[in-house]
Amino acid sequence: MHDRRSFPSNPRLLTMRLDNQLQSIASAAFRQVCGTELPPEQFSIQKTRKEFAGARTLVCFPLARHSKAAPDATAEAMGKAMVAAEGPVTGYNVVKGFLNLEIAADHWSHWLLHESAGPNYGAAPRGSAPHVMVEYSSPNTNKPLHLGHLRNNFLGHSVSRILEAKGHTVTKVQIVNDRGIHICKSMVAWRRFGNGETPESSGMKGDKLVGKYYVAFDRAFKAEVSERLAAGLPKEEAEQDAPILVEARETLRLWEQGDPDTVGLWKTMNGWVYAGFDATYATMGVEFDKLYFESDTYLIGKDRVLEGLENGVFERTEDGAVWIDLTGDGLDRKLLLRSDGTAVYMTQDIGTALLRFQDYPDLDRQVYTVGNEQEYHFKVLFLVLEKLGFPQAQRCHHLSYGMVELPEGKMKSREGTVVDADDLMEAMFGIARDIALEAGKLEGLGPDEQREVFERVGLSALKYFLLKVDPKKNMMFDPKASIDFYGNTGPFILFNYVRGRSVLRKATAEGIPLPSTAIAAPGADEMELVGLLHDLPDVIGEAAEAYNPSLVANWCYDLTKAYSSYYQEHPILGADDPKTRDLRLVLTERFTRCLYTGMQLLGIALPERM
RNA sequence: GACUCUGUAGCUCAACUGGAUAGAGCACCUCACUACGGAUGAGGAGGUUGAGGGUUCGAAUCCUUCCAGGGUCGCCA
Repeated sequence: MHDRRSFPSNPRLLTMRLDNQLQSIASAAFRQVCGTELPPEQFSIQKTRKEFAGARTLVCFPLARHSKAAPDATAEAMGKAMVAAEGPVTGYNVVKGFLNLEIAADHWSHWLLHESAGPNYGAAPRGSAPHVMVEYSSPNTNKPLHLGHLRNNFLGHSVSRILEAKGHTVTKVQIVNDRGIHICKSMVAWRRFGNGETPESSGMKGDKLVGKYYVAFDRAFKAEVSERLAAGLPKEEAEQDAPILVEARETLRLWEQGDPDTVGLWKTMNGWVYAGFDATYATMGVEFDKLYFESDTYLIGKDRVLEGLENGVFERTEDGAVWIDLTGDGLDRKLLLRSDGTAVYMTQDIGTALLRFQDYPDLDRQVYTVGNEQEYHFKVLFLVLEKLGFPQAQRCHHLSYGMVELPEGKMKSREGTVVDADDLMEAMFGIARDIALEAGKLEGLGPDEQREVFERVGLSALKYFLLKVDPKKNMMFDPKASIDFYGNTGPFILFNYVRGRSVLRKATAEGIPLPSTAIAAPGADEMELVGLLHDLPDVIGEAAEAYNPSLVANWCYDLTKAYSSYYQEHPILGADDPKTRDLRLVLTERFTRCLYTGMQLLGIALPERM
């Protein structure tokens, strides 16, 4: 379903981009007009707004200071000089200090034919940028994945692909929270109430089964507490000494001692969970290169903290706890080891990070896809890593994202309003199926092919909905809107892709080859589409820089809207003359290809039919 | 309380990082087309960008003071 090897090297990227060319020309023109030397970066080039003639605009206000003339006069002189220079500028007009530049039509047709071609347009050569590790998902092993995990996984997975397109080698990982009292709770409940139930015997997914016993523990615990309260025990005692909780703590103690029975059950139940998660990840279309387990890393973290203690990075208080004082960096004191010597969350994360740098010595940085409620934690973590002597720590990044809210209120697991990931995806597939069957779209396809279409369409709706919003913002997940397949949605984009592909197939069937020379020059009607196609490399660059897939998502939508509108107004194969037809055919081909690239960066697979 | 993020059309989101008249979709109203795939396209209406002040040629964007909301401030993870 997903092609991981999509971005081999592309030497053509070395070609100078239009905006850079224009900056150079502007710099030379400015020297000529004013006798002042300004570096090309100082010239601000932007796309010209639709209501004005021209394709690119030079903002001349900042130049007025150096030219000692009014912005309009400066713009006028610059326009004249830039047209006179060798290059793509053929005309200009000045509006209130904005110099609108007209670009030669053959520049665009050349660009269309030769620079935008091929499956790798927009991507940097593989391995041309440093090795990055991206962590995402990182679930607890006692609860099935929910809506929040979907945003997390889609984000992390998409950012990985964007970084790959930017030339980075990317290693995708997750840290599995497989250790601690919460796991023991599920184990205790299963021993008490399970009667040997397994995923096979019950027909339940493993993660759901274990989750069921986690809930069962909680119910039994509450029952015991109210019984004990009724018997007259004080609240604290009723809770802390409830037999089932005592048993869970004892189980944790046995686990840490390596008791074979306890460890055996722990392995078995975790195995069920992993099998369940794997099924969910497969449905989601995400994958990982390597898994890290907290049960493997917390001891490493402990060792390194003790080492740091010897080196004076950390300090020990009288009760034996280990702290770091970050008040000098504007943060607080932070605990690293409890007074009884056991590890805390931070200790584990230090161990995990160091193990990763050890596993991959060429690692330039790590990206952590984790909710924004942990911003402080990661600020501290990166600072601690830096103080432990890891220069990469300065480049590590917390890809922080906001909560997914439901219309009825906040989505929090303890309030019981979680939306299960498997259920939600299955519901999306069902809706996609209903719509397609009602429209009679999939006649002639076998059941397996149909199922694949439903999955791609349904998943595109979900992924696109979650990825089009700026990650740092809290977002509203409206189930009703997400199942609406009109407007700014994944299915709308898919539909136009399929339509474009259909035109290309028809061209092939009619024996019309994809043109490689002599097409009509794009005119005003084509320029919006051409401009958007031209933007792709910049969009990828910005998205990589900001770790922000929403930039790619919105670009995909803009591109699709432009094509959809163009398609409506202009017959492709039925064009009046062959050169115009060829131009439209090339545009259609570039549209489908660039859209494929963009959607692939979002982790969204495109169908050929729908 | 301290720190931090957010606030844009009735709703959900944009705005090339300081640029021109703040743009899309949904919902609402009007219209077009035998339609290369109608899961369509075009248009209308809808805004004091939470409020005030400041910086400058120019502010949704930067500074500042308020207001509202989220998050964090555990020897939880």
